Amino acid sequence: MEARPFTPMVQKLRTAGLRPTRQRMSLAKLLFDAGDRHVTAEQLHHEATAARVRVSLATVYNTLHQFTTAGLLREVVVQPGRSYFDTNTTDHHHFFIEANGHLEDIPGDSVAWARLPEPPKGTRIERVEVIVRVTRD
Amino acid sequence: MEARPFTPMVQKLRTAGLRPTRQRMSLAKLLFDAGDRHVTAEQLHHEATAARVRVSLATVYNTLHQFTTAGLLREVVVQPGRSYFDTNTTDHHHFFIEANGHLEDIPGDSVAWARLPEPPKGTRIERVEVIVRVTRD
DNA sequence: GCTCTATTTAGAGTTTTTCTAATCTGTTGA
DNA sequence: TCAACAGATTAGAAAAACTCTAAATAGAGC
Ligand SMILES: [Mn+2]
Ligand SMILES: [Mn+2]
Ligand SMILES: [Zn+2]
Ligand SMILES: [Zn+2]
Repeated sequence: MEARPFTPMVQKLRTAGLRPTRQRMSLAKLLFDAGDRHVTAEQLHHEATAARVRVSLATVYNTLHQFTTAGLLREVVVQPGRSYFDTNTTDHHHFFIEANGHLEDIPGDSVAWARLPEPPKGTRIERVEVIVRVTRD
Repeated sequence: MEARPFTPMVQKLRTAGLRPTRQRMSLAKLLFDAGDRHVTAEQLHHEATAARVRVSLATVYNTLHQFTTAGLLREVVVQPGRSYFDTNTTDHHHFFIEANGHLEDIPGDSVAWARLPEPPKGTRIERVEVIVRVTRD
């Protein structure tokens, strides 16, 4: 049985110019092996600790930002003083349940515009983000 | 010439159950006498200082939150670790120019949906927020 | 004016995130 | 195989934004 030295995640990291270290591989596993997720740095750090992965909070922050820059994650800001990192990097939007701070994906094609304004002079649209704030009734 | 003891702003504050103190009146003047604005607490505190209005940063935060609760302001979150307070409380959206952290209003009727998803079971839509992120080209 | 309560404030505290600089580790290639 | 080097990790300090506490101050009603 031959060894398989290049798993897909190792490839992804190398492509992004990031060494596949123990810490980055463990965090990638936690992030990407469980479907679409929205996590904060602290949450991920707790998960790592619970999974007996020793990694510092500084490394969790570094890794989340490096993954975001590499396009493996997307940062979502909906609450003052708290960043979520989204493993779904496709074009999509969010429900935000203010009561418990949960984000839920809205597929990109579930939203369609009948009218959108022109961007200000000298600028171009980077991304249109829709946040649907909902409350429990 | 008769005195005019009840200016509209005094009325607004009283209606909100807030005493029209020197600090609140001064901040209200800075906020509402200059058209639609998007300010952070620190910005407003600097403006007050520049205008020789002595007010603590704690009071600026208290006042911004009280005004928001009273419906005189709206809080806008587009950047990690920083809240904007918006003097435009009508139904509208925002351009966000990431380069310099500026917000620009999009009138509510400049955006129209052809399709919007149903909210998750057991919730109802509170508000739909559109943030159009733009870059200088 | 007196009294009562709301408000303000300085300064300490909290929370989230970033920085620093020392140590460690993955990679390369001799 | 291993030395050398650059990249990565880390603990702990620091920064940034915001909140809290408790003492002082000031509107409001009488
Ligand atoms: Mn967090
Ligand atoms: Mn600020
Ligand atoms: Zn998402
Ligand atoms: Zn606005």
